[in-house]
Amino acid sequence: MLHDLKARIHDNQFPNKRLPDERSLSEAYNVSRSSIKRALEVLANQGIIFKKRGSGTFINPLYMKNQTIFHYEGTNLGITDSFKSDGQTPNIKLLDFQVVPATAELQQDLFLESGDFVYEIKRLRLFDDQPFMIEHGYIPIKIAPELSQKVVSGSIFNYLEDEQNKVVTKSFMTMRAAPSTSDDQKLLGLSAVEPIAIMEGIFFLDDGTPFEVSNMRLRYDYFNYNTFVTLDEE
Amino acid sequence: MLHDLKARIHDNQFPNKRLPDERSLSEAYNVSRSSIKRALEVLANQGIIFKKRGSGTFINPLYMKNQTIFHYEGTNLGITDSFKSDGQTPNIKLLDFQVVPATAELQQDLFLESGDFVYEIKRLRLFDDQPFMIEHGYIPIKIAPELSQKVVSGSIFNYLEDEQNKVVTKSFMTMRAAPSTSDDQKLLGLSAVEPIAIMEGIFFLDDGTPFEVSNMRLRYDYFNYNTFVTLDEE
DNA sequence: GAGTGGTCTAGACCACTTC
DNA sequence: AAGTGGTCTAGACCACTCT
Repeated sequence: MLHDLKARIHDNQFPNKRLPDERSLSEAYNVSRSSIKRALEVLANQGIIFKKRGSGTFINPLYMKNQTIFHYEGTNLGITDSFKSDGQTPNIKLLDFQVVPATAELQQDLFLESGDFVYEIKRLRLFDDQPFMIEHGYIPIKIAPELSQKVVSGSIFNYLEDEQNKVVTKSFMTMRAAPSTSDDQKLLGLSAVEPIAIMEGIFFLDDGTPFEVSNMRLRYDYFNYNTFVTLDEE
Repeated sequence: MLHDLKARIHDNQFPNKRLPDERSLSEAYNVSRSSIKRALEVLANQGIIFKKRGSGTFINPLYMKNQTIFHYEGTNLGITDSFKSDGQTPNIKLLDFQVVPATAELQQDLFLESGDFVYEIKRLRLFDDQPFMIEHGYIPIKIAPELSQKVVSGSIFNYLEDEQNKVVTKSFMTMRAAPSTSDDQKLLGLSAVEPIAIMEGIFFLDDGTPFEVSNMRLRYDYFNYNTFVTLDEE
């Protein structure tokens, strides 16, 4: 039903830029009004529609006008997939891969107990031969007990989804900018005045289990984060 | 009730990092379970808690950790309010304020027609005497026809909300990092190797009308964007 | 099996706009 | 006053986790 609504919006089946009222939709789709509200809520969060109490529900004209710019992104989870590759091939160079005991900090972030171990994975990501990101991550052994060097040299998220039926759907990330260290400069081919962007945080599985703590240092010219923010709660 | 829950979380009243189950909360607060769910949903979207079906609701350990002194919260729009000042006073220094014809690009971004005019506003934001952000914005005259130099030296969003009954609730933003220009260095007091973070995008009124195109250049050490991303809605 | 969150229903009443 | 979205209730049933 959500999907149908979205399709109809794209199909321009609401030339008034206005949706039927919730009660009608509820009847038309044979679901409760609450269910309709949930669906509309999703569309509103994606910036596709907006609701005006007392007036109705309208299609965001800008969404239709300029789809490339005004669509919800901010959903950058699978890194390999979320960077535009522009014809270039994404590569991964494994820098370090070992099993280490979880530090106190990791224990807290990943919900581990003392004595638990984690994979420490350090990788360099490239497009063709151009490195653009240093990735430093920790994954609990008990969540992914079968990580091999081969897996870790590819997309870990894809492996999990395809082979382990585990889906990463949430992340808590914090982003900032920083001058590059000499290490960054060497690995990413930057000059001293060229900075990096840092994204760090935790990835969660579908069920809320924290799955990976990750620190990503990116060439500033390969980093661009788009987000559609709605401020209404609280 | 939402507020109370949030306060209790901040107060560390759940040392287990675990909240009571929804049915108990529902009883404790004397509201329906649906209402509790709505409240928890808000907290979950803010990344404060996460829920594990079948297990319970837990507090995000990272949330408590990332309370840096100055940071821009991903879920806030009014800039003045969204920087934590830690006792310091946020100030605004007006650098430039004039009316200019809208360029072709502005016409597109702000939904204007050729011949329309916009305010061009350039401001420096400071905490006490420490500048941390250069703000360069454009606002259509026809949306806010009464902007004065006085208004523009304070919080424009607050003015709109308090005096004009217009609320800015949405924004489409893109973020990146860049080396600082000599201009940046002069205005923000940076050295040559210190970078800036750039946030640029469009603010919308709550009816979807684009209200401002803004470009913000921040000292890298005053920028920190937290975001909780959920990838499931289709 | 008991406990917990997820989804959904059917309906009441409130708040805002003017369809 | 009529229409429309917002909030809330009380409860049913499902899906998953824990032991």
